Amino acid sequence: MKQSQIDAAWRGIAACQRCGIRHLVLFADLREEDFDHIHAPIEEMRLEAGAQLYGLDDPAAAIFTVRDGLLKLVQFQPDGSQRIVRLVRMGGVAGLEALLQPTYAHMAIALQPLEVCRIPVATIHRLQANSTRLHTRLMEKWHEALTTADGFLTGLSTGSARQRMARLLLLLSEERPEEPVRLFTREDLGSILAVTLETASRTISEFKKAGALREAAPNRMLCDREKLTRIAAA
Amino acid sequence: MKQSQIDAAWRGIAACQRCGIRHLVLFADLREEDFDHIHAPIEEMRLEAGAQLYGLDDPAAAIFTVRDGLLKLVQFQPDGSQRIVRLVRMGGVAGLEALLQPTYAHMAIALQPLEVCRIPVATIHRLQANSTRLHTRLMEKWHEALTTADGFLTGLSTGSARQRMARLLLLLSEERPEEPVRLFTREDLGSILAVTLETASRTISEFKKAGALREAAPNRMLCDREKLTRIAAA
DNA sequence: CGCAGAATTGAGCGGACTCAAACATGGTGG
DNA sequence: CCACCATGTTTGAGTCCGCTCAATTCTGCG
Repeated sequence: MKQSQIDAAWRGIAACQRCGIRHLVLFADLREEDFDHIHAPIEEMRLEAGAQLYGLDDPAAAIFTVRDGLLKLVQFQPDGSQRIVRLVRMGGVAGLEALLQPTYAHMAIALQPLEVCRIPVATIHRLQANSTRLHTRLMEKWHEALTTADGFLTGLSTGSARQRMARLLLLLSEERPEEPVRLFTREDLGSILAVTLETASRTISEFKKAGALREAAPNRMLCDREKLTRIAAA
Repeated sequence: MKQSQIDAAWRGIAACQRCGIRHLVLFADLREEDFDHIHAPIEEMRLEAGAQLYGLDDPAAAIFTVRDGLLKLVQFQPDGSQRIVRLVRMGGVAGLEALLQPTYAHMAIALQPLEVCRIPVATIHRLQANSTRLHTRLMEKWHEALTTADGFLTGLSTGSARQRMARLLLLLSEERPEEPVRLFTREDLGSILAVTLETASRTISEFKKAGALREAAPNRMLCDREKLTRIAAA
């Protein structure tokens, strides 16, 4: 059992060094020698849409870098309803608070089929002692998270429901504007924009009629970023 | 001129070691030897209410720790209107992005008479090389900022205007519940809650009539946290 | 096929926005 | 000293957007 863990660790290290998106994530500028400090296993995990990565107040022993897919971070309101406070995409990191506190601050659930790397906190701590570069990377990730949060506040929580939805669609389509965006349930859309699921549904319908969206496949929307931009600004 | 700067530096260092709120801020667990690495001057600044600490896209050469007062961080929407994305209080830090990028990401304006310490980025970088403890502190500050941002999203951007205002007042009064809260302009209140200034004004009036607020002095409100909590939940 | 969950659409209501006017406050200059 | 203006606050009236409740329709799946 112990042996298999060590195997996993080594597989993890090897994977990191050959990782296709390494430039995006935490270990971007680690040196060869730094990798020697990785003892705990780094696992690659796959989750289906709807699966939970971790729960609110779960013991936090690892952070997660997203390799592919989309992850939502959810908080609960006093009345029990929930609000999506962040979306994490390829290159993003979830659960950074694990480095500072014993439990997670959100519930993390896959919105689309998800691939993540699970990095134990102990690994980060060990590397941190030796690598200021990792330190900088970590700060960058904190900064990214904060910028995203600010964007949610200014872009997705103000203005009319139509404006907010348009901005969200622009956000979701900005990476690959030509490809259709796979959107999630109307409830999740509403929970991001702080509107009801009915309003989310109506707004999507309206966009389709106006030609700002075209349904390439069920729930896969081609975005007319021109029109969406106009709506977002209006 | 150069001499006076060096003087300022030393005054800064001395002040840090004797600082009354040092346990709250970045240099909490620096060792004596670490202070030797502080060469650039650390200034203590005082701003009146309404004064600007820094502007959006200003060159960012320093971060600021708040000693007293209240600071707002503002972002602008496409249409020119502005949204307050964070409030920084005693012990909080503003402008952390200076460590990672050349310009500030917000406009920072004092909401109340403000005292801050201005810490040059170079100082942080110099200390960082030698102190993992500072590193940890920095992460804590990033984390604080992010937690605040999440709180704004879940608490202050959802629900009815009445609920949001109640939650904001609870937030502002939580440190010293017995003392009156000095609140700011209705426009700023609205810009925090994403409502119009008229709605903010009406809500405050309603709270006064309902006995949830009592005006001790002009614009100094005593909060009935019981009643506010009930309103926030309802 | 039939069912559960999601999405859509409708009707009606209410809260927040808009536009507007009256009022308070503090600073300026004659 | 007071008239005057700028700025912020309060309050009103009317409109509209988004919420609520509800009825269908759609979709995948056992």
